[in-house]
Amino acid sequence: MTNLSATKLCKCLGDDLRLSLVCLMDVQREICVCDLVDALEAPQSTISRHLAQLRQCELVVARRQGTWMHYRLNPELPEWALTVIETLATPARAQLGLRTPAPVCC
Amino acid sequence: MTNLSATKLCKCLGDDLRLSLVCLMDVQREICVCDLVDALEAPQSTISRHLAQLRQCELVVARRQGTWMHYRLNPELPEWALTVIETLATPARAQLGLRTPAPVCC
DNA sequence: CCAATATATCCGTAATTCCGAATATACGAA
DNA sequence: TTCGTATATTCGGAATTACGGATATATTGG
Repeated sequence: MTNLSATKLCKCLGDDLRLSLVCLMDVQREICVCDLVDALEAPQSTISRHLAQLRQCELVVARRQGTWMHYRLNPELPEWALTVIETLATPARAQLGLRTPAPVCC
Repeated sequence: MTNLSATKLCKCLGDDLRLSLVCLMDVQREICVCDLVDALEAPQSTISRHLAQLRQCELVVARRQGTWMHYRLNPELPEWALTVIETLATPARAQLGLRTPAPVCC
């Protein structure tokens, strides 16, 4: 569906912050930027930059709702990409110490 | 078993050459460096450098047989890592144009 | 229009990664 | 030992990526 390659997917997931973002979107179907900033305790510009990269690789899509942007995994992701993400999610959550955050905003 | 993290695995696989190396080891249970150099048409030092990186991340292990070094996927790889590799192998082989090479040497 | 909030982008710099020729090392055969 | 082959490592430079403060943009409410 997308023109995502195996290498590109791995490049995207090969960074703690981006992998964390993807993991959070994998649990919560949709999540907004402020919650991501809150959960990952990184500067907003850093989060936003990584989100842009994920968007550019078509790994995630965004939906605007008023001032907020809601991100979720691209529903058109090829099977294999989804499988990779779901396979990584569990070990990654443990390794990255991801707390599944209660949605704060929105 | 190994202390491989999800991020590290993705970093390793997030490069055309390294992903190719891993794919070749996934088909052929064991493969020697000269065959890898031959199959990927890259300078020997480049191949060797990437192999060292894969070894350092404990993704692959090497066995010496005389002058030759035989590489294979680390048999102690955690389940999830193997699943990721096998999931990526098919799309990656197509995308990277990997011909499954007949063993030339050894 | 103005202020406030949420998010995106810019930009200079720091850090990391990649490359491949040259060189070093390891081993078997003679 | 010495040579030849296979592989590993070194090294300097090029290319890519990451960072985060500052700034721009978008949207809502007043």
